[in-house]
Amino acid sequence: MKKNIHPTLESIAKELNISVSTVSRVFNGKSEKYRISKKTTELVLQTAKKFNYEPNQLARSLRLNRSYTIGLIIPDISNPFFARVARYIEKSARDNGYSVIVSDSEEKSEIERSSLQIFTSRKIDGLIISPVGKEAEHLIKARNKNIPIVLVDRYFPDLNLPFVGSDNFKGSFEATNYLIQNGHTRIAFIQGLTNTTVNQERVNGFIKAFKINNIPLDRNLIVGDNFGEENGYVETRLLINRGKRPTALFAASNLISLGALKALYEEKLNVPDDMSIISFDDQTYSNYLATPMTTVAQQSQEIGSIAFKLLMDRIESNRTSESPKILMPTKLIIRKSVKKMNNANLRKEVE
Amino acid sequence: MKKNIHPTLESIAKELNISVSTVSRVFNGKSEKYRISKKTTELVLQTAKKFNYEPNQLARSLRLNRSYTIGLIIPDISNPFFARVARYIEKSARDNGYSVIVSDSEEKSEIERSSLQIFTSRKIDGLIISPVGKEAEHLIKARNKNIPIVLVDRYFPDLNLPFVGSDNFKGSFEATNYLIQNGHTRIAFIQGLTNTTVNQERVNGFIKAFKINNIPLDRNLIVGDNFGEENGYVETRLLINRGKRPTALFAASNLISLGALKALYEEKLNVPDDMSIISFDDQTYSNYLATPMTTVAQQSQEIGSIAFKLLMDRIESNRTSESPKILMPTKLIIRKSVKKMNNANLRKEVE
DNA sequence: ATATTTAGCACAATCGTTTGCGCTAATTAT
DNA sequence: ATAATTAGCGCAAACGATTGTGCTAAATAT
Repeated sequence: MKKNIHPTLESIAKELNISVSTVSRVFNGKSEKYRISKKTTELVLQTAKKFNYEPNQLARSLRLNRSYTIGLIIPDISNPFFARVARYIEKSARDNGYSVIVSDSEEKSEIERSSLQIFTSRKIDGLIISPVGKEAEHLIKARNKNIPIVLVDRYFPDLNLPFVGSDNFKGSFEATNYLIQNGHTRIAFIQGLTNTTVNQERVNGFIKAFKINNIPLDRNLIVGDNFGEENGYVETRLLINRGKRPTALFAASNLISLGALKALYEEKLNVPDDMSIISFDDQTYSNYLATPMTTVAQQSQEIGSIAFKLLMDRIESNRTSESPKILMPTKLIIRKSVKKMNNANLRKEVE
Repeated sequence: MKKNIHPTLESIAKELNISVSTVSRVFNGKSEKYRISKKTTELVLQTAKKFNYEPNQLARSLRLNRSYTIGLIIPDISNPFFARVARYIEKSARDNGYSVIVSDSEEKSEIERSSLQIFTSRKIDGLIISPVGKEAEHLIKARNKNIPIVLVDRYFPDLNLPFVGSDNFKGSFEATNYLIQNGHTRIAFIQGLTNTTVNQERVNGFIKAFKINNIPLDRNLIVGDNFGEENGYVETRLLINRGKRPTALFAASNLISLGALKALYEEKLNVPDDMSIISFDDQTYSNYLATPMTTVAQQSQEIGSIAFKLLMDRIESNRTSESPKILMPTKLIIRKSVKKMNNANLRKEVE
């Protein structure tokens, strides 16, 4: 009866009076290679079905030094952008026979580090990560252990690792440019985590748009320090109660824009009449807000799928040489949250 | 040098000329029990650090028959409700030394089944699942393999498995009641996946409110068949173009309500003047919609943490006897999407 | 001085697979 | 009839850990 409790290669082998190696080979489709008779092969498969045999992946992984598991570390899975990215990473992984083990780093380096360590001791075949901070020691360590790594959304400029994310610079540039073309010159940028590349590039795109339009930029209008709602709220309240109030807000994330809206509503300021607003990350609800919001949409689904594909390439081909950096285009979705100012600064074609 | 490539118990043992058992016992804090000298213990720990030793969890799991991994299967991780639940499951798991391996079943039984099989062959210690359908054979199988299971959000009435979710019946009842007290009698209910308990209880709460208020219920106004946005959109369009148009909509999920809004906007119907709406699932944006939406909020965070706690209890105590069913209260968050009709049907206190 | 205890560790089996190599019996070649 | 193939499979090591039991040398008891 023991075999029914927990069928293994051995229980099948014993039942048929053959060796475990034979059974193993049958399951691995090596019947031909090892000249196992049609009859034996059939018998093995039958008893396997009868016993409801299920291979022990732990044992396989240990022996093969290959777990068919990848690690995924993201800063906040309840952020819809990451949730979508994660969803498509998982889907791609599943479709290719990999399982995904996740960790939400909560934007904390400490959690990121310890999760990575747990993952490596679990022998993941590869890692997809949207890193929190600037320090990448733990990633370098992992790479030295020959664990393929793919960065998603955020990257390290000085680390040669494959990456996929949005073209944040261009997306931000276009959005800012759109504001400027609508006559805005005092624009506040509420940024996210300052030491992420995502944020830096969004800031750079913002600045570039000012430069190219020859508009003086007030650096004091670049405020904030994380991607959360609270940050959007606090910074907007501060901006509102400032001497020279900006005419437009550029929120570096969907959560920031929600916080901003909260502040604006509390102050009874109308969008876009009293304040224009534009935000990174398009969401389903963006179109149904009090004022449908103009947003910069990211291709989160594609980012997820590509991230996995990049990783799988590295896992299966072992080539650690080239490290593609893939920038997905963003799309400016124009709705009604930006007011056209009468002094519209008309520099038609930029680029 | 081999030991530097990949430190194991053996490499440490060889370095110190002691046996692997001793090394193992040191790491497991059994130095005292096995009377390993302070000196040896220290040496082991030192060389471990020197070699950067990291235990191989696969090997441990295989040997111990315990993987410290749990499986999580949910129908759609990009749905913010599930994303939050998942987030807190993962957090609790991490805090307790467990890793989480996830699968997004895409509301498909087939995926759910195969993911579960993969998980069991990976020897998960337990499973948290929000099941898709009505068939639970695969879950029964897993349970028979002694894998602890906890259901979240959705459950099987005839299966004695621990469960945690919202009190959907009451939440729905209260919301419907609120509509009725505001004078609505022709209320459409746009439901989600019909064979989920979540949906059934929301429908039941809806019906109950009509009964208790002695209002005839038009069963044709219970429409729809899944929790997605598209469903909300399609059904709303149909409802609008119906003979006797309802005065209010009750959406069984946040996504449904977004689809409904889309349809209403397209038809230039104003909320709440032309159509009242109330929705399950409160979201950050709910308050910033064109008309701030009245919603039924769920305690997704608590649901996640409790789900894990329930699971861990079962894993670590092995008692399979009691199967708590935990219903978390919902909260009706009243905003502006429900119009007070003049014929307000006043039956003050309903219980 | 011998017997007994104790400190301090080692042996070897075990978890479930995979796989290089080798072995036997049957078949074919010569 | 003997040699050479070939069909068909088995042995045993290996992956990296854990653990019950046993073993030796030193310390203590008598």
